[in-house]
Amino acid sequence: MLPSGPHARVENWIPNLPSVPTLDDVARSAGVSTATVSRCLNSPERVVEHTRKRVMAAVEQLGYTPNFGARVMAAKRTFTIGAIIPTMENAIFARGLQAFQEALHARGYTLLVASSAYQPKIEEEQIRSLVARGADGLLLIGHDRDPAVYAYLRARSIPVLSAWVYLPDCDQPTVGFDNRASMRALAQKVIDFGHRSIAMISGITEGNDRAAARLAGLRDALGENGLDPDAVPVIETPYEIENGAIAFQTLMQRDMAPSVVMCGNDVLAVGALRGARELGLSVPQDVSITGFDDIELARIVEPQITTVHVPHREMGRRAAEALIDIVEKRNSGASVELQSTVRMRGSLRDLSV
Amino acid sequence: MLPSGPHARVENWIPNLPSVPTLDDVARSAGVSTATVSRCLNSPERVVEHTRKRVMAAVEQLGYTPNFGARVMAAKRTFTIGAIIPTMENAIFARGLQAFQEALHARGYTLLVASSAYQPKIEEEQIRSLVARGADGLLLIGHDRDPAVYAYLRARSIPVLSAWVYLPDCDQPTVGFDNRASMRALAQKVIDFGHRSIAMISGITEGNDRAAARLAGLRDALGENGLDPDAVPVIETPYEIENGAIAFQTLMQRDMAPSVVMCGNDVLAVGALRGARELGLSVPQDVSITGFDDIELARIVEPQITTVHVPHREMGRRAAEALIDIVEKRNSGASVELQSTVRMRGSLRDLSV
DNA sequence: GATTCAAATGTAAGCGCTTACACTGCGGTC
DNA sequence: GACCGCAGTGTAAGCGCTTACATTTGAATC
Repeated sequence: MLPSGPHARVENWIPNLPSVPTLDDVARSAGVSTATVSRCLNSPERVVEHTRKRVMAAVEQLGYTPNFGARVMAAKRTFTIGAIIPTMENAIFARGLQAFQEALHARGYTLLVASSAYQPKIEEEQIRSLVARGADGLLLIGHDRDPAVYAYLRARSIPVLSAWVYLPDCDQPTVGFDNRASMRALAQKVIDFGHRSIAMISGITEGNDRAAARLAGLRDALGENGLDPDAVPVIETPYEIENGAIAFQTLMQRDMAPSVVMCGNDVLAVGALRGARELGLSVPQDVSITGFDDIELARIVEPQITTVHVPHREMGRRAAEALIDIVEKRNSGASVELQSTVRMRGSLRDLSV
Repeated sequence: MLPSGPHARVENWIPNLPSVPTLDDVARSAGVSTATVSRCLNSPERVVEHTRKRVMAAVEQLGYTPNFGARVMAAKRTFTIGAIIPTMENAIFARGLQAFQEALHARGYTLLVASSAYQPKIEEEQIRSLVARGADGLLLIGHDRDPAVYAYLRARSIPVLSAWVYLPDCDQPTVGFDNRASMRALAQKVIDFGHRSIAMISGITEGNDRAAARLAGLRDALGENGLDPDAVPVIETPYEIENGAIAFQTLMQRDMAPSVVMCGNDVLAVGALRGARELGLSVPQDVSITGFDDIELARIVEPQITTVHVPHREMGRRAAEALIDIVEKRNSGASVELQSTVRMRGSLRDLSV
């Protein structure tokens, strides 16, 4: 090699050669050709045991690790999947991404991560960046984005999967749940409990189809129960606890204070709860609050929050599997629907009893 | 597929040519050599304007994007940084990683993520995987690991940065805070408040120098105040809310129930709080609880938790900057110490009044 | 013992890019 | 007018790997 290996001292003579072992070094050391070494690594069954053992020993002894760039060039595959999420700071994405990464790893893939801070412009830039890096496939959150993005990806034959939404009729595969139906189901419970004066604190719906679907789900339920879908007071605000508190107080100080404030996610709901506490209102006696997502927070506050449970970990895992299946051409990508379930807890009062 | 995407029909004509333009195509189209095109892209000032414009037009017109793998091979740089964290599910890592990624992106780097689930074996495997993928540098959490790992990295000249710890005497750069001193400071407050019967719920210390340092910090404070450092009851348990609750109950049911239970992090503290509630004990009247990290959870529970505030976001950002500086050889990597601060809140009772 | 044909292994051609080095041509200089 | 230096450009050698194809090996068959 310039002898390499764990005990190589070469760099003492030639300062600029840290002498990382290459396939060639392994081949020489094991007394075989590079092709055989490559086969040992990529399709071991094609090499007879006796040789394979010798090669593996050399690999071990030299501390050889294949060079990624070279491998990519020769094989046209990176075994890398890119994911772009709004932010890791929201527990639902952190959890989903964690599961996604674990599943990827189990299948021999590595995760490239970027975040968009909920901004379409940044997201597009990140998509290009991950594609340029050779991501074999891409995980995106939601599906509502500029068609040009999908065209770009299609032109480069990069499979994309949208998660956190379930859109059976969409031409891209999705892995998620029906945000709209989930919120409708929760709202139905709320209405069943006798609530008629309902307000909502929603996430920003522009460019966020999940938030928009949840709001739509509430309106669906209202309409189905003879209530006016357009009369519901809605405040849109970014997903931050503090914003939930502020929005809650704004809603409660209107002429007709609602009997329940439904929130676009648990973070906002926890904020609303804090807002209620600050106003001296007790939950659920004076006002009810609901959330969405069922993150840990929802069960930690007092009272615990009635919310919609979403299997985030499973979503991450299934997304990884579905995406790899497409990348490896095992199928063309059917969407996967996961079930969400309403979790009744203390923050919602039953007015009908 | 080959070409995927619903509208790709190309494979009907020329099965193996999805025809992604290469440097060569651009060169031919612009009537220059590949070297000139490459220079236009990498060091434009070395090409005369007239030529450059022609080349850029060709790039634009063909929709050329450089091939990452090839570039890596030839240039030996990936502009990719790898990070291996225990898990994204802990808010402190999610937050730090988010900031890390943002800072990386601002400098033109992309983040490769892997997680170890607190298991050294998995971590080592992930390190190899990220190195193989050509990460220009690596972010690791804590510094306590097999020397062979550092030898491996050194042999490959991969810069490593340890975060979440501050070790000025270490031969690797670190960006973090002094876990031991931080816990000592908190324990001192606890002792100042008149507590003498102290117990601790610690994270698993094996292979986790942060957890070990926190425990050591408590012992330091005890020793300095004439209390027996070895008499303190300690339960080690993984960082999960449920475990905190269980450990808390175990501690309280001993002969000498402590007046305060100090926890290795806020997650355990929240669990302890729940454990107290289940036992019918009120905090801080019957027993005090402290945490560590100051995650959102700590301010959401009732009472709010006395804890040590750690600037996770800043840590992520500074780590990114320091690591890139090393990668780009702007310096050889001085450690950065961040300040943690004790946050006094309702969960700790002052017995001295 | 000669022949056959898998199985095992080797040979070598790229993959698309960067960059050291070679070349070209032009405006000074002597 | 021969020579120099230099900016601008071209030539071509790899980078480390995978893989199509060529070659060797050896067990099985006749």
